[in-house]
Amino acid sequence: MMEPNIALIASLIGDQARSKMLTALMCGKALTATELALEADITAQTASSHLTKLVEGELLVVRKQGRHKYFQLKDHQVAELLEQLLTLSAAHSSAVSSSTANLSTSGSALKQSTGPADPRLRRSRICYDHLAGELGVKLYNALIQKGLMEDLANQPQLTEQGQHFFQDLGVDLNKLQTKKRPVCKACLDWSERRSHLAGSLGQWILSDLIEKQWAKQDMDSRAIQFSEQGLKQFIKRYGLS
Amino acid sequence: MMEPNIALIASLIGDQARSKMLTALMCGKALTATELALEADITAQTASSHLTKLVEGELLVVRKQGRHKYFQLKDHQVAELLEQLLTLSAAHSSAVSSSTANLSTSGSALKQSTGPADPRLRRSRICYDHLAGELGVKLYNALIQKGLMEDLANQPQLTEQGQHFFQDLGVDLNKLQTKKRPVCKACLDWSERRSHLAGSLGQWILSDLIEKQWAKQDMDSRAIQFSEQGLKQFIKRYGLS
DNA sequence: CCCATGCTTCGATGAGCAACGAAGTAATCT
DNA sequence: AGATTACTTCGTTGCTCATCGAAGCATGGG
Repeated sequence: MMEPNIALIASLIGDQARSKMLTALMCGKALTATELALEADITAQTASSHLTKLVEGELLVVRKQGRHKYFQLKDHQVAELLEQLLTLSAAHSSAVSSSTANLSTSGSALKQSTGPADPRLRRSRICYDHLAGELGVKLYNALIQKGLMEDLANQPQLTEQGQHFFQDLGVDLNKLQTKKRPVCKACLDWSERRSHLAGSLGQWILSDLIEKQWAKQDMDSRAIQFSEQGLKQFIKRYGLS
Repeated sequence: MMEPNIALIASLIGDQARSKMLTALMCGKALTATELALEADITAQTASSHLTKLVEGELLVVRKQGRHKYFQLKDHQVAELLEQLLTLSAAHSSAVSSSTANLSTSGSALKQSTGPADPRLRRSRICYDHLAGELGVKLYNALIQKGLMEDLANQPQLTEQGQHFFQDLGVDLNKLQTKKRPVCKACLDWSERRSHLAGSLGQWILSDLIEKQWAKQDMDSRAIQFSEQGLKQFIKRYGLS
């Protein structure tokens, strides 16, 4: 066993079309080949070849269902890798923008980097299986504020109080703990540059939101749409400011 | 702000030559352009162009010193990204090996994937700033075995006993905690497929090893060479089996 | 059973880019 | 100062690979 070949996997991600597909799949849903082709702005043939490569590279798994082929990220590890890349890329592109904004006279560069985010995505979006964006960050802070969670150098942990809080909400913490992933995990938000809550608890909170119909997943983006009522309930429950 | 462009950074890593340089830099040291050219098996001209790209992409930082140019990974975030890639790649290449080993008649494929690792690297190597390989994994397990650390779903934490243990060794835990990174962190070992200890405590343990001259860093690889005496002391101190 | 839909295979095209030789700049040594 | 070492710039070459049109192969609906 030599040093593993990073370049192979990295080059799989390092293509515009493929990276668009992968980020689209960060919504956690399984998407069909044509949906992904649309997302990446390429024809079906091209998409097909890309997708086989991604499956061979074990970044995606595929399930056939009738005449449809559903693709999704292989596992958490892949999702986490993509998250890290998103964060690094966000940091970089904004750094570039600030240094080139003065020089560049073309409007396009400005629009891309310094323009406001797609407001819906920035507000609240899905990050593989948990809530990200402004609301995700606020949730994280509120949990700490209320003494339900402690952040020890980006390794969040539920306090005793927090454990009771979630148990009272009907969460089976033991069940969450048996999974291989941590219950609480800090995930760096690329738009906010601050932590939001990942981990199995982060997943539970999101799925609970959806189940209660306080919010629903946007059909064709990673945005999460809160209903007016749902947002109020959410804010009240977790004590967001 | 659009979705950040993952492809840009990923394609930087997704080149054989550049990825070799980056993994070489996982030793934590700053290396010169020529050293990196050697590592990647390319001429100085080619290396130069690659290195400027990596610096522009903010994966590396550079320091000029006389006629030398020292490159190193920009920060922990980059190192962690590479670690994740290493792990994924290792998992993948071994998966491929097991599926192709039967079919492939060429010896080279076998040698690459199922052959034993470079024994020195496999035994103990540096992973940016902490100890990895067999010994790294054994250290991790020993700490848990002795009740000095708990592993809650891959989020390790020092126990009360562990805090005393390290304080008695002269570690200033408060100082370690003030840094932005966690004190204890599980880092998946690509050769062993099990956790070894990263985080600021992992860093301390390694630097302590070097300082005490129980081991020294290999000059031209990521291997860590223990002296016979040093290994004994190390095993005794942390109670490895 | 035919047609629409979803996906794949094949072949051709073209662009991007890694690589190197050669020549240039800059710092260091003797 | 001249020689050596370290790195960069330039221009050329050649290969890889993304892309798409066209045609092929499944699946499902009417």
